[in-house]
Amino acid sequence: MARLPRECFARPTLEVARDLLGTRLVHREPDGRRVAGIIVETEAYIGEEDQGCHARAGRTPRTAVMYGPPGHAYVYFTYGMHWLFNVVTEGEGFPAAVLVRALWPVEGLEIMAARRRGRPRREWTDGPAKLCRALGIDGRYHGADLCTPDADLFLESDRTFPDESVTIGPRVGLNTVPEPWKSIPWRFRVHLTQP
DNA sequence: AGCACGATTAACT
DNA sequence: GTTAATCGTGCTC
Repeated sequence: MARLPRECFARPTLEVARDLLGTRLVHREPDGRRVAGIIVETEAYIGEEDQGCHARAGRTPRTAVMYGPPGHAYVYFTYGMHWLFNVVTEGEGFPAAVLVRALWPVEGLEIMAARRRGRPRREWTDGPAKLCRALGIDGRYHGADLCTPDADLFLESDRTFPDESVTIGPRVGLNTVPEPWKSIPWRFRVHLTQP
């Protein structure tokens, strides 16, 4: 499968968020083994105006990566214990990203099982922090370029989901964010179960 | 320097 | 349904 080139991410963030459904997020472990899943849920975070986006505070050390070129990883730490993975979108200078919220596990199942020990397979990667744990994504990848041939974290084309299988709705977890940003339908989710 | 809180999760009642 | 865990970040003093 072909790695997604930078042009895929240098587009309007809502298009990227929709089109990432069905692509494969791959982490090549230090020992060369692959751990990967099919993306089935994403959210868009778009610009300083978006009061749900971290870039609402402007350019800070934390958000600088979102202002950089597309196709890089924006990985941040929250609640004192969780890492969340995003892909930077749009053009350099405009802060936006797509949060990957859920995957179907497809490669490296034993590695995921070990990292998510004691939990059923269904719960290995069904949340944005869970999938980072399962794939071994953490702050080391913050700012990493996902589009170079030697990248250890990258996306591959895999399958496409028809619009009928995609549910669009409000983003999750923005409890104190003002309207319209709290309810704006920038979440994309595949509602099929894994074949 | 201090503080409130978060793009969450797991373990409760 | 509720809540503790746990700390970096951004804002106020």
